[in-house]
Amino acid sequence: MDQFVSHYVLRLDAKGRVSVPATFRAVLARDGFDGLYCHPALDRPALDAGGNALLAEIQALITSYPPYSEQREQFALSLYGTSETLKIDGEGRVVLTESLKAHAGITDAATFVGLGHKFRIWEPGRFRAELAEATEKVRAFKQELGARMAAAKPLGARE
Amino acid sequence: MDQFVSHYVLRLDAKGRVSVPATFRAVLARDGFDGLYCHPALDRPALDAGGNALLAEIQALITSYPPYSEQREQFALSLYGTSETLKIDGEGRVVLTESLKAHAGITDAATFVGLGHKFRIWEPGRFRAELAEATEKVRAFKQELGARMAAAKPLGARE
DNA sequence: TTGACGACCATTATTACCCATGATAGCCCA
DNA sequence: TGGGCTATCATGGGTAATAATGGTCGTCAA
Repeated sequence: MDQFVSHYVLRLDAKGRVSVPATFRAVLARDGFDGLYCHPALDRPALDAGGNALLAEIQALITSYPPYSEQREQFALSLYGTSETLKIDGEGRVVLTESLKAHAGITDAATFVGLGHKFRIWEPGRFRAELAEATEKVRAFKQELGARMAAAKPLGARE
Repeated sequence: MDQFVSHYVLRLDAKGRVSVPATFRAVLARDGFDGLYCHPALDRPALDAGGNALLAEIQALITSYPPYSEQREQFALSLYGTSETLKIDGEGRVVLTESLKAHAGITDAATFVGLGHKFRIWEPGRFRAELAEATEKVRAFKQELGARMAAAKPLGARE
């Protein structure tokens, strides 16, 4: 598997260390990134994290704007400027910086959520709320989807 | 990592020395540049700094204008003319010149901000304001960002 | 001779590295 | 199929290394 999937709740110890889930570490190792690239999510109280795949995505976004353009400078500042490359110790743990923890509201536990090419780190309570909301939206969307499909292929039509 | 990321606030001592963040020094060492290339940012009260990658960018900008053209002369003057190559001492510190400090308004502390191929040095208070503003604008761009990302890498594609 | 600067040395707090333990899940063999 | 056995994982703590910072002492130049 070369994608981040599933979610895990892990505790921070007295020294502020959290284990990165072993399955995620395996994906990072395959990705070839030494450490953990991590930055505050743009529009939610969570952290985006990953390896080269995430870094490449960010780099692609920034270089899609012309050099010296105002937008490029702003993206570079708010993405690179707030990023951290965290070291992973021999036991697979990282220490989140104060500013990262503050952005996500993380204190003594963190939820790691796989999103394919990257994963997200949440304060567990906030994640539950976010998940409930997302589930609700998906449910509504599925009904709409069902209606669309029914309109396109009425009465069990076969292809 | 061969890019400058994250940001750090460091203090100047009584002799005007500031430590260059260790992670930045590591990038400079990999880049192969001995010392720190530094010049006032063109349109901001901050300093641009880096190694060979920054030097190459500047050279590319200048040579993109025809020789003897007005723009070329002006860019060459305002970039090369105001640049300094600062020595890094055994403990990884540099001494900013008076004119560099004056341009950025730096007195007793400096914020070092990674921007990928180079980094920027700010007076900490001004940096906070700049970051807040950039983050705000980037957030406002969220829709365009989503569209571009989807176009560049549909459905979480990996390279 | 004073002042600026460079080469060293010192201190402290943080960080990285190492080893230890408990729990769990997968595995093998009867 | 059930019962250990073992490998792996999350977690806890101690210690060495490193980073940031502060200071001292010559030396060269104005």
